[in-house]
Amino acid sequence: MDTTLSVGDVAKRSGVAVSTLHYYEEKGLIKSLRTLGNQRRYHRSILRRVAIIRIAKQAGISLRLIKSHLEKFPTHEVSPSDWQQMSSEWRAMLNDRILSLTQLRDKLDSCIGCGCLSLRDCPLRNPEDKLGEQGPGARILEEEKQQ
Amino acid sequence: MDTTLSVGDVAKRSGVAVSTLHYYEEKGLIKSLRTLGNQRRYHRSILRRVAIIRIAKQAGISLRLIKSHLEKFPTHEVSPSDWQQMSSEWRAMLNDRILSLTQLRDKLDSCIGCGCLSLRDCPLRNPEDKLGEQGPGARILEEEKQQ
DNA sequence: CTAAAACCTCATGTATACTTGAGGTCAATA
DNA sequence: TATTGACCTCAAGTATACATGAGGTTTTAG
Repeated sequence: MDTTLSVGDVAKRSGVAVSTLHYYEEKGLIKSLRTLGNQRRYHRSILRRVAIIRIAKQAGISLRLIKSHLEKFPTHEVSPSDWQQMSSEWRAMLNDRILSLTQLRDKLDSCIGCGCLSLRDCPLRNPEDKLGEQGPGARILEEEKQQ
Repeated sequence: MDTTLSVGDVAKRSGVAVSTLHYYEEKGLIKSLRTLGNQRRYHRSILRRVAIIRIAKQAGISLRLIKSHLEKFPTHEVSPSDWQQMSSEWRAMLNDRILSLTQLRDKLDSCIGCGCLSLRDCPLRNPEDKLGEQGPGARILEEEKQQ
């Protein structure tokens, strides 16, 4: 009886598919040892690592970004203090996402019924104001009215 | 001088690429009339429609869902009251997204340093409790400790 | 009227995050 | 030991949301 886990074990215990574990390994998010017969074997810490990946995904963080965060802990084993650091970084990202969605919702509230949706004037449009400098032709509703 | 708009016009005025307009048309989100020479011509109301699509996308709503919302207004022209109805529906969706992100963030807060991440016990894991019934083997940290 | 700019369709490419299947090997059990 | 289930690699498929390019046509400006 081994203390290591096979892919199947990890799949069952973590709730992700075997193919997903293969994929994560291919993308460099997890690593495995191999038996002489070339089968994957994992340390039990893989479960925590996979759990972290899933939580981050749920929060809308891309695998690329998750990978870069996990790479700060090259030991592959993420300690509680590492987890603390990561979760505080992700909390900041979550706050950003929450803030932008909240702002969008509030703009939606303030724009209800106004129907302007002007590239130049409407707070819902063109958040970067990139096109605001393009001169004339930005007012949508007014032009619709002109006809 | 025509009151209709070509794809190029719409692209410039709405800030999306011509290829995107083609794509939206292919997916049934927008429609066009054609000249005798088969070129697309749009009513000016297309600008509002495209604006709505972009705003919804920005809010994280998929094209499929946007399409289904827009299909309730088969006239292709979305009136301010239609817009009002849609924006209230989307506000509800935004509220849902905001709520789930906020809950995730709060769980993150409450879990900081605990490091449990147990499939069975941790509030961050397995939100559906799908695997919670799988019997033993759900406690990650405890098993890690056991070694 | 002619030439350039804009347009057309259709196929293919890009990125993300996986899943599925083929063809073959390894390992645990009866 | 034999067989079955689990595992391996590699290729291709799926879905979303577009961008790019080829090869050809239409529109517009001078």
